[in-house]
Amino acid sequence: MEMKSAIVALGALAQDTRLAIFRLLVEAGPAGLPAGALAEQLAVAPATMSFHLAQLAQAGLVTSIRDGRSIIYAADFEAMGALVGYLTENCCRSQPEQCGPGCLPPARTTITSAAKGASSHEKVSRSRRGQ
Amino acid sequence: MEMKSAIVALGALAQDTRLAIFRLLVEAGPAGLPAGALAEQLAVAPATMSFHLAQLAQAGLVTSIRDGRSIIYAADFEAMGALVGYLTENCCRSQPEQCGPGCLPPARTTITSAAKGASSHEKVSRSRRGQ
DNA sequence: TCCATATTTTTATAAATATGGAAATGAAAT
DNA sequence: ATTTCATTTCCATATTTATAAAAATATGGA
Repeated sequence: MEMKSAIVALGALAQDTRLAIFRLLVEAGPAGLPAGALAEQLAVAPATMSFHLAQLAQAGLVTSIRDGRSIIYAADFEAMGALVGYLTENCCRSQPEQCGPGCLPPARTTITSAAKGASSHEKVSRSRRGQ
Repeated sequence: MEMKSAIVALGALAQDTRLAIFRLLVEAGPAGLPAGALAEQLAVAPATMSFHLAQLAQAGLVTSIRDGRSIIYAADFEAMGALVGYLTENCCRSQPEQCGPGCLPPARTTITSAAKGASSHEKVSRSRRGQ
């Protein structure tokens, strides 16, 4: 997966309703769910649901199949796996041990948490704006 | 990691400049890079860089340390690992085998790619808008 | 064909975001 | 104390995004 499509996928998931949609679809498995059911469960207008589903579809994260009058959406697990793979690469390339479980396979749990001096700085602050 | 912070983190990475920033910081490792160097490397105005760095900091994806006149930013690998973990959970909960490598630890590579019928539908289309 | 249902497109509007110039802040050097 | 350098805040502007009402499209049944 290259940067461009990763950004589109990330943007697609970076929204309350869409992330909720995707979670429902993951839960539903390959069988998926019709757009109407999703709209009802999440209590959003049909047009709004269509907008978000289109966004997810364009990002390649969901698949759509027409079944009679309904259109059934399903999570594209392969695409999601590719996204996770991209992030894993871009997270762990230099410091595999620090990424915690979930980033790399939970093989070596013996992370002695030492020997990684940050040059010669002090005063660590986690954020700035709105702490 | 709960949904709210995952969305913030996803949104922070779902942007060209910010993803590029993060990739540079991952490459730089725990030592990090000063804001000025990032601005120069990515050819964006200082004010713009500051804006994006604030966004990443607020999302908890980067750390900042003042070193003399410079402020050094570094990727927060632990936070990134948490994000990847969240996505992995929300991707593979129902269909671990289909997520491909990168989602689950590349243990069982014997995915026979069969037996996952989607109920009883036809006409699979990957997208709609702008295909 | 006509009607009912499911979804999408169109259109408009409000809100959020990205951008960079100019001024302000913080820290070091003279 | 003044100057210099790095970064941030303030401000204005352009773009993108989320939302929903109304109209359009597609499907199935009477």
